[in-house]
Amino acid sequence: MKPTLQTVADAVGVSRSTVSNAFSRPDQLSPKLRKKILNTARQLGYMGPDPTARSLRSGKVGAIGVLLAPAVSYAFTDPYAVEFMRGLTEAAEHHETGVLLLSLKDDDDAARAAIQAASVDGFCVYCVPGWYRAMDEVWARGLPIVNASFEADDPDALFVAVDEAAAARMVGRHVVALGHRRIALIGHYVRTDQTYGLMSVPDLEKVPSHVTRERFRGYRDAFAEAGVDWSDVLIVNAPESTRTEGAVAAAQVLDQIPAPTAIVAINDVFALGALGVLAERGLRAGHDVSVTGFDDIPDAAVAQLTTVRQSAIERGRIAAELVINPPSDPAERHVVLPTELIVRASTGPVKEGSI
Amino acid sequence: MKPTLQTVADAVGVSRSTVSNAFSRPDQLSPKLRKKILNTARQLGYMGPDPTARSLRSGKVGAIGVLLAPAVSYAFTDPYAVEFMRGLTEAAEHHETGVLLLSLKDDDDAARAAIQAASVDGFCVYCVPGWYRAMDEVWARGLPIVNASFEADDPDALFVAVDEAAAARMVGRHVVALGHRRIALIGHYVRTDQTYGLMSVPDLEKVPSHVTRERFRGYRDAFAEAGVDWSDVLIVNAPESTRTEGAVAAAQVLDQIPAPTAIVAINDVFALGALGVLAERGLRAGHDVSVTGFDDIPDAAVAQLTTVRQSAIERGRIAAELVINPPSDPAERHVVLPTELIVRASTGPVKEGSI
DNA sequence: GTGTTGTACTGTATCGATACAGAACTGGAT
DNA sequence: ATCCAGTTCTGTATCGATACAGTACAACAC
Repeated sequence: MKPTLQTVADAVGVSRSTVSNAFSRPDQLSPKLRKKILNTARQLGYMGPDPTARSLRSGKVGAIGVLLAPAVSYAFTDPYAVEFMRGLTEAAEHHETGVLLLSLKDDDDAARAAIQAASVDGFCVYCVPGWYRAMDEVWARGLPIVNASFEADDPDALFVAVDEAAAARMVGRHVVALGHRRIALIGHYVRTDQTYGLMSVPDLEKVPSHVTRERFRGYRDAFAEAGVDWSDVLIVNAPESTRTEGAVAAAQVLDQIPAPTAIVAINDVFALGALGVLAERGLRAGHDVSVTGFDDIPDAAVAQLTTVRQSAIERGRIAAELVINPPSDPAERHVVLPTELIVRASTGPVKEGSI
Repeated sequence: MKPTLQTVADAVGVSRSTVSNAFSRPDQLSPKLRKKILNTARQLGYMGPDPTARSLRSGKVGAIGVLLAPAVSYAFTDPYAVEFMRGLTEAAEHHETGVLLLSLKDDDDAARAAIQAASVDGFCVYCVPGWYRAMDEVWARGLPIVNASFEADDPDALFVAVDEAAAARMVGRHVVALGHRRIALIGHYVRTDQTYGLMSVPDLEKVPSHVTRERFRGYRDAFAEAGVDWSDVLIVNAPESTRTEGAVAAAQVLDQIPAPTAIVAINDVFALGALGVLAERGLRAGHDVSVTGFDDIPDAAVAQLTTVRQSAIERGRIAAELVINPPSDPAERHVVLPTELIVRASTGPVKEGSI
């Protein structure tokens, strides 16, 4: 039989409450008695209050859940996600809070059950597309939710993000300023209907992913300023955020006639895939074809990729802070982080008669 | 006021137990009544049993804790750890079990408190040195523990590992078979006293890290077979598992006179750092100096590094299986995974008069 | 002697569910 | 009519702790 508070209380000859105080509220009893209780507890093999029972009574769990749309392993694979998780876990540690990894996977019943069963004080929604139905379950829990991946549709949600459109506009302006007019975009979650490859995107409002939508908006506006019509931009939708898929998408646009002189990828991973294709084909990035990314993951510097820097660590850190200690002031509940255009060798002036 | 089982029970006019069964044991009541209960619950905004209360009563939490000795962010940084976490989380998902990240950080009171407060059904000890005092707290919880990082001192522990010594012996034999006699070892956690740099390790038993100890033992035995005395082997202790520290360590041994013709690193990360130094100094790996690693992380193939392949994903997967469903048969409680020597271009025959 | 203040501890109600034993039906065989 | 087995539902005890109001008693002021 496992010892409980009562066991210890009986052994010492005090009440259960006093033993509880000895462990959790040292200022509520004399040091002498406290010491005696703690000693007896140790002798009996009682190792402190049961976390589950404590949680039930106190209403606090001491953990936050991180929701990931793809398999949980995504958090350990995608470089930007890894950075984000680092910031988040470091901040959580600081608040003596655990981090529970939760996958929404197929958005099925199992996912919903997992959300309902998760013992957490709040949720951090990281890379979950807004249309996931399991999100209803998340809201239903009535816990604080911090949104670090898509638009705060609900004003109650905590929110940490960057101004995606403004950042993308910087990239777009940089590209057209270099003289590029035949431009290809590699996107992600451009359509809900799971179709991939080349497509036209006449109506941005229908793009399901907030991030893709806003970045596309930024690119479009910048292109428009230079007189490049949105309908003349090549758009390709890639299914998964991997270099391989980025490479496939880049190959597709490069095979078009006329081929684009600039490839604007919606993230660094795709851009790195594109750089790989250029190398294979003997094309020089920044000379023959310019390539841009987004995120500035560590490998971007190595590959000399022009991109947008946004601190994933900082974003993760703030996400954790917000959900662990939700500010009541509405102004503090929405945090927008700065971004910076990092120009490297992967972009350069358009070459006359290139390709 | 948040609705509870009782609220729903009163509304429908059945007992609390029946509502509980409607959610958790559908076979215990008629489909008709179940549907009625579920509908009423939805109307009242009751979203299913409270996870905390359910855990208290049933004694199951539906989550396992992963203990990491350095900051939690280690799990997201070290490539081998990332692979391990992938395997573990995938298996956990499969069992509808959450994964709680826990850091032992400074091995202080906060760490102990975190362990006592963690709502989990079991622990997976990943990269925790055996001497950490917080491990006492872990044992005290009386939960299943799977050991994926150091020797199972306690026969009660579940255990998944590789035969480190045998694997290291393969590497050692490969190196001496190529004719190398002046050999340097880059280790990690070689000593508890936080001293780094060149050192002698006369007594392997005193090496605190199980992994380092066993791998060193394997190298030593292989060297001995070829007549290379252990005391003639250069040994350097690196403080952190990063390429940079590997590079620093490699530079130190290369500055010795006579310089070693082979650098045997205790993991791939250090080996990759060593390869970096060689490149900087204009030395060719596998020609001027041979380099070996351990783990076969993805980048090892890229760098053409000779190393030992052990499946981190498989190890993580099995660790999760063991702790979620601990087998009673002692034979099944200890799993030893196979390893394989992968010979690539970073090793080659010793050059006469090299360096 | 009476009242005030403060510290140290106790007792009961409660958090929200599940386990388990038993009661009340149902339908068919005897 | 009686019995039996099977199904469906109920009632109570319990999981292990914390919240909060309340009691006991010492110290001090007037």
